[in-house]
Parts: sequence; structure tokens; C-alpha cells
Amino acid sequence: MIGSFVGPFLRGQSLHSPKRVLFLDLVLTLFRLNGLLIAEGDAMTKDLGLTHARWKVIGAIALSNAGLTVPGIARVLGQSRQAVQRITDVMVADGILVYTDNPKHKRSALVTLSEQGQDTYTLLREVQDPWAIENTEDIPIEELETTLRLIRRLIKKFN
Amino acid sequence: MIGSFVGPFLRGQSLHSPKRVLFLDLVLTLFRLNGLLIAEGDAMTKDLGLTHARWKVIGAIALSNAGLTVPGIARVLGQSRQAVQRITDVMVADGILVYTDNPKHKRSALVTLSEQGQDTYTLLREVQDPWAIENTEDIPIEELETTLRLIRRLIKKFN
DNA sequence: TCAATAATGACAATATATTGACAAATATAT
DNA sequence: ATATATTTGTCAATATATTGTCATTATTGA
Repeated sequence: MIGSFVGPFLRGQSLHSPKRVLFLDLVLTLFRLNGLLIAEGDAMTKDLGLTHARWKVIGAIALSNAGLTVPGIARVLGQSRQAVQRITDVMVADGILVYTDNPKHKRSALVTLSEQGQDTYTLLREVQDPWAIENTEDIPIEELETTLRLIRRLIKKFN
Repeated sequence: MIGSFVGPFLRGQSLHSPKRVLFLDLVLTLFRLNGLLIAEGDAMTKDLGLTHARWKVIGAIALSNAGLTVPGIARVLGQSRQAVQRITDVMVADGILVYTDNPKHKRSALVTLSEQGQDTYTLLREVQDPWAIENTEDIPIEELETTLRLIRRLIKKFN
């Protein structure tokens, strides 16, 4: 019974097209890597008092050129804005983040690093940079670019 | 101050090496895609009474050649075995999964699809296959292969 | 074989995330 | 301009996931 379905999207492709299998395999593999990356980050930041909910937010802010709002961070991280709001509220209370005036929106503040937050980010970079360099040492830059482009392409589809 | 650190891992590479930036960018992008994929799957399986915690388990079992135990599923999904144990217990109670004897381990059962579970999987395939084909239509198979190989390579590093 | 190490199930506490709802602010289209 | 749709903050309920612990089972290495 499995595999007997032929729907309107097939457009002549075999249901057992290698691309289909490849893609489903990729999805499962991405879930796994996601978990491992979180574990890597947590291990890396253990001494900094960070959790993945926290260093993800810091990373998102740091990598953004313009400022980010709470929903903006949520979009970058692929999470609900409520989850991000929760952790940013805590981080503001802890003095790591600051809500600053957003000229483009009356209610939706920009989330920025406090002085303490910038210090934390400096410490984060001190472990993150060597980690990033170490783990890409044997990977050709072309493959990284191809992968990033493909991931972005998928994100565009699912947005 | 940021960027002034030069540690033992650099091995002659610039701290601002494009690979480093590319990689950190990739990591953030993977987090985002992870969230979008979960949203895609949830939307896709809404009518089947599945949640991402559930269809992930079903997908992991379906894509495995040999049988999988609870910790095995957890490894494939990059999650804690306790989280998987929780959801498989519920799914067994719901009649979707069955714990079957594991010849290789006295206590750690193999998790398999019940008859109802196989029916559910058939329905899942009926939406998942067209989805997979549709979303890879414009993507060259070589890029999918390169990406999957790179993701696997990273997984191996972090295992 | 046998001691040491790792993996597993079970339970509990906690953290994180989603979903739904509603009012206020913003963006969009006409 | 103005009506409509979307976005956002907030609160609450619920789902999902991690972490820690301990006894039991498997695996590994000497």
C-alpha cells in the first residue's frame, strides 16, 4: 500500500526518486545536527552561565546588522515569539540585555546587549571562534557555501 | 576587544576567516530551518492527529533498516532518551507503537509500528512524499548530496 | 573469567517551547 | 484617508525537552 499514492505534485517524477529519499534523509539528519549543535553550545558555554535559550538570543543579536525586536529574534531562531519574550525578559532582569527605544515601532523595543552582555559575548567569542575554525578546518569553503545557500533556499520556501 | 583573542586552535588562520563567519551563519540558519521544518511537519500532519514529537518518532522508525530502541531513536533525533521515552510510552498507550522483544538486549525493547501505526504512516507518506518532491524540484541532486554529506560530517565531529 | 565502564529504564524536578486568546499598534491596499 | 489585515505584547494553559539520580543490564578490556 505504501508508495501507491500518486498525487498532483508528482509531475512525472517517480515516487522513489532519489531526490525524495535524499531530502527526507536530510531532514532527519538536520534534526539530529540541531540537537548536537545545542549540546555543543551548552558544553562550550557551561562556564559562562549560559543556556542554549540564552546564547541563541545573544548570537542572533550579535549577528544582526540592524537591531532586532523580540519577534525578529524569534524569526531568526525559528521559534515562537512568546518563547523568546520569556527568555529576554529574564535576561533583561539579569542585566545581560536591555530593551531600547525602537524608532520604527512604538511598542516593540529593540533588544540589545548591556555592557555586561557585551562582556559575556566577548567571552562567548573566545570559545566560539576557535570552535568554529576547528570544525571547518577540513571542509572546503565551496561546500559550506553550497550548503548555506541550499538551507537558505529551503527557508525561503517555508517562510 | 572583540576579535582580539588568538587561541591555540587558530593554526595560522585569521580570526575573521570567511569560513568561520560562514559556519556561524550556517549554524544560526540551521536553527531557523529546524523550526520551520517542525512547523511544516505539524501543518502537514494536522489532520492525522500527529504532533512533531510523534511524527519524528514515526519517521525515525520508518527510515531505519534495523529496529530501533528508545535510546536509538533519541540518538537519531538528537534528543534525550527520556524525552523519546515519554512520547513512545504515550504512543504505545494510544496503540500507534508496540514494544517488541529485542534479541540483543533483555530490557531495551525495539520500538515498532503497530498495525494502526502503519496505517498512520501510510497517511503520513501520502502528504510527505509530494511535499518532499515539490520542495526539491528546483534543487540539483548534487547540491542535496553535498549538503547531506556536510551535515553528516559535522554530526560525526559532534558525536 | 571478571572487574570496570557504559548504556538503559524509571522517576522527579526544572527549563524551554508551543498554542490560543485578546487588545493595541502597525502595515497594506484601495 | 480609511477600512482591513497583520504584527506585537501579554497572560494562561499545556506540551515538550533537559538534567540529575539510581538501580539494572550490557559491553569492554585486562
